[in-house]
Amino acid sequence: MTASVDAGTVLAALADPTRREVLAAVAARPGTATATDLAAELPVTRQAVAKHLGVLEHAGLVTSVRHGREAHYRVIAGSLRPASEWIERTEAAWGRRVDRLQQHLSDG
Amino acid sequence: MTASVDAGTVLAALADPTRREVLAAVAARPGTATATDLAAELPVTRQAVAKHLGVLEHAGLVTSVRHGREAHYRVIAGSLRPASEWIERTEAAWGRRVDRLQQHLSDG
DNA sequence: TCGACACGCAACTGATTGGTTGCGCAAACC
DNA sequence: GGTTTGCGCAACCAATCAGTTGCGTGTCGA
Repeated sequence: MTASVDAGTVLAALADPTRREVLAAVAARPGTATATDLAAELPVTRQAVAKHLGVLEHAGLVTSVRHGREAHYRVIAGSLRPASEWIERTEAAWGRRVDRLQQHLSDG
Repeated sequence: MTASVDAGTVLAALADPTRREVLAAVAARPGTATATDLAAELPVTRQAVAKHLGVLEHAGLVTSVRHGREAHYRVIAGSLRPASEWIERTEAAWGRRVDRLQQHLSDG
């Protein structure tokens, strides 16, 4: 389970400001949150929130549980890992490159 | 100098796959790279690469030095910090939320 | 000096996307 | 049982964006 999602998908999901707000709003709620709840405290409609929640769920950042006629969303702990791992790997690669560059400069 | 850029801008810059490829290609080059260089090893035109480089530069991830008629691009070490910091802060907030949720559940 | 090369700017196109409104359906409530 | 409420789906709109082509300009080398 928690089949870790592609880093690109996570990064793309985090790219939109409103979507980050939705994500933060879900996380800020004690317990769970519905799209209607979140739309009440955000400057967009319920459908817009629902779309963002769909993207976030597809990126593995939130999960939903249908409870009667309500869909309750909750943040998935550790789901940002793919993104942070990508950043770590990238920075590590840059580090190696800088090493080579330093050596290159001190050589020449 | 290196006025640390908004995390949103960095995340948005990292959202596009091709742009990440361009970034990786710049980092992979020993020394510096020009848009023409990068276009030779990527499946897009020079102008597309140039646009991506513009976005990356605006996000503070690369810097360019005009050298005669050539524009040499180079990765800026540590420039991914805003993004990784945002992720850290967000995960920390989730942690606090999970704590509250655990307490809430054990209380109720 | 003249041709070749590298770049930047501008215009245009097609696809994606964030957002809205409207509707239909199922669940909850009286 | 009928009304309300919450959700999902679909259509649609405007804006953004990735990508292209074309062109003008400046710089390098012969």
